[in-house]
Amino acid sequence: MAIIRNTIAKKTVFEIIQSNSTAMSQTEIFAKVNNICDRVTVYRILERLVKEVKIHKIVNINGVINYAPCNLCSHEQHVHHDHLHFSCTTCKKLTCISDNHIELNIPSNYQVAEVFLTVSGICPSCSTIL
Amino acid sequence: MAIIRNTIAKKTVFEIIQSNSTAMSQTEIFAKVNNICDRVTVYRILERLVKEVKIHKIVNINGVINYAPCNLCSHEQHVHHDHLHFSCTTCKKLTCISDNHIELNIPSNYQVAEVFLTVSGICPSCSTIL
DNA sequence: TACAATTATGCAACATTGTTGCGTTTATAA
DNA sequence: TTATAAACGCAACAATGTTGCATAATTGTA
Repeated sequence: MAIIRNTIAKKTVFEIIQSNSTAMSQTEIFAKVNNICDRVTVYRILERLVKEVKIHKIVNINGVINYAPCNLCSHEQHVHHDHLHFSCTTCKKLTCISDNHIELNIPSNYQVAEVFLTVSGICPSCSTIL
Repeated sequence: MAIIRNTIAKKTVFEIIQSNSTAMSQTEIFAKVNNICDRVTVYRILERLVKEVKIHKIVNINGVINYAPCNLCSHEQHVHHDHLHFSCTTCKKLTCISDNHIELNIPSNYQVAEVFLTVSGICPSCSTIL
C-alpha cells in the first residue's frame, strides 16, 4: 500500500522549497503556488514531503513552522547535530548554517529524537546600512 | 515614564510560572489563573514579564510559545549558551536542562541575539513502562 | 487622604495558522 | 482501459495570538 503519487501540485511545492535559499512557511509557499491548488492541499503536501524525508520542519522563533529541503540541511547533518538555523528578527527569514558542532549533555533517561539549534538575531542583509 | 505596576494578576501569573517545573504555554497558564483576569490580560502580562526579563519565551517544537522563569534557565546561562530545552513529543512538556556547552560557528556578518537549543524526544516520565 | 496621571484590564472583534470531514477527482498499476 | 486508492477542493472548525477602545485600578504627589 501507500503508493506515492507525484502530482503537479506536489512537484511545484517541492521545487519552490528547493529553489529558495531560506526555509519557507506554508503561507510563503502557498503565495508562490499561484493558485494551482487549495491551501489545505499545500498543508497536506508538506506533511507528505516531511514523511518522505524530502523536506523537514523547523519552527521559527515566532512559532511559525518553516520548511527546508533536506539537501540544504541534510538529514544526516540533522542527525549528527552539526548545523544551525538562523532566525532573523527583522525579516523573519530562516537560514540554514552548517559547520556547527554541538556537545549534548542530556541525562540518559531522556530519549533524544531530533536536535534543533536556532539562533535569533539580525541577518547580513537586514544589518546592512544602505 | 513606564512605571511598572505590580497587579494581582501579574503576581499570580509570575508565581504560576515560577512554581512549575516545566515551561508553560499561555493556555496552561490561563487555566491556572482561575479567571481572575481575561485571557488577553494574560497575553499582555506575559509580554511585560518578558520585557522585564523575569521570564523568557521558548518555542516548543509544535510551534506553541512557552514561558519559563529566568531563574530556571537563567538569563546569563541563556547568553552563555549552555542550557537546553527538552521538548517531549508525548506529553508536550518543555523542560530546561543545564550543563550543555554549544560551540557556535556563525559567520561574523550575522548578529546573534539569542540561542535556542531544543531537543525533541521522549521524557523520562513518558518513557517509563508502568 | 484624596487626586491626577497613566498603567492595566475587559470585552469584542479580528487575524493567522493549522486541522478535519466528506464527496469528488485523478494518478497509477494491472 | 479500468479499478482503486491516493490526492484534492471546499467548507467548517479549532487553536493561538492581536488590536482598539472604553473603563478600572494603581501609585506618586499634593
